[in-house]
Amino acid sequence: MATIAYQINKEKLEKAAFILKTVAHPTRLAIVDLLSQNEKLSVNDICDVLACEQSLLSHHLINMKLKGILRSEKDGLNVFYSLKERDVMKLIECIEHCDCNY
Amino acid sequence: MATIAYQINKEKLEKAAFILKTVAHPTRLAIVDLLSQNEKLSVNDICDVLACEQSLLSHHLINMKLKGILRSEKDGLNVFYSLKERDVMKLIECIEHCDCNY
DNA sequence: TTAATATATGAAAATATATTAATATATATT
DNA sequence: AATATATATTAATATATTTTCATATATTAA
Repeated sequence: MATIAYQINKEKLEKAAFILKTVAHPTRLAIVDLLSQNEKLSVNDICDVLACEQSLLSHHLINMKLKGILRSEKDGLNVFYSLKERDVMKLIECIEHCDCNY
Repeated sequence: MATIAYQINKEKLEKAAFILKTVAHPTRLAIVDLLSQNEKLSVNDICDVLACEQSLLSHHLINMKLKGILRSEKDGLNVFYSLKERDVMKLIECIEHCDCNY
């Protein structure tokens, strides 16, 4: 067997998989997309636009915040979420240009 | 409430989430990485390098093939897998440049 | 201070994904 | 033909993620 070039950084891959997993969900991806088009949005705004149940949306938002993709700031009754990592959008662009056959 | 710019293409997002989910796994990401560095590799090669159990690896490979990310060709006893979508690498690069805080 | 609104929390239930193990298949070698 | 090797398949099990629901908390308004 030929020697295989092997420069895999295990830690990096695990980190990458972790982030990918976080955004690999239609609703969460939609949130990222929405927030890439709008500087910041309240939970309610997003709820309306995505027609997603409030509590479920909250779970998603908090999950993404926990993983460093979103940030939030409270303003009165509302909590506004925004993209912490605008780079995440690049992922979606990549994906859009990559057409797999299925 | 202000009107929210909303140009989300639901189908596109679902497709993107689908692909993301497929690569959002340390082993599968390692496979993509390995194959981005080596034109093609047999199941055994990958097995050795990643120290992944044969059957499990097979599951992963077939899964990724099914989803259009890999292709395979048989040569004698071996089956060689290669990246069908070299663009998938861009995902990993994106991720590497995006440093979230966790 | 009561009521209304926005958001979060926690636990249970539903669903999906990953892993293992045993075995099958196909090809090559003796 | 028998054996060895590489890969795939299947079903069972383990584990993780998503969704739902009921309820809590915090803030504002009446």
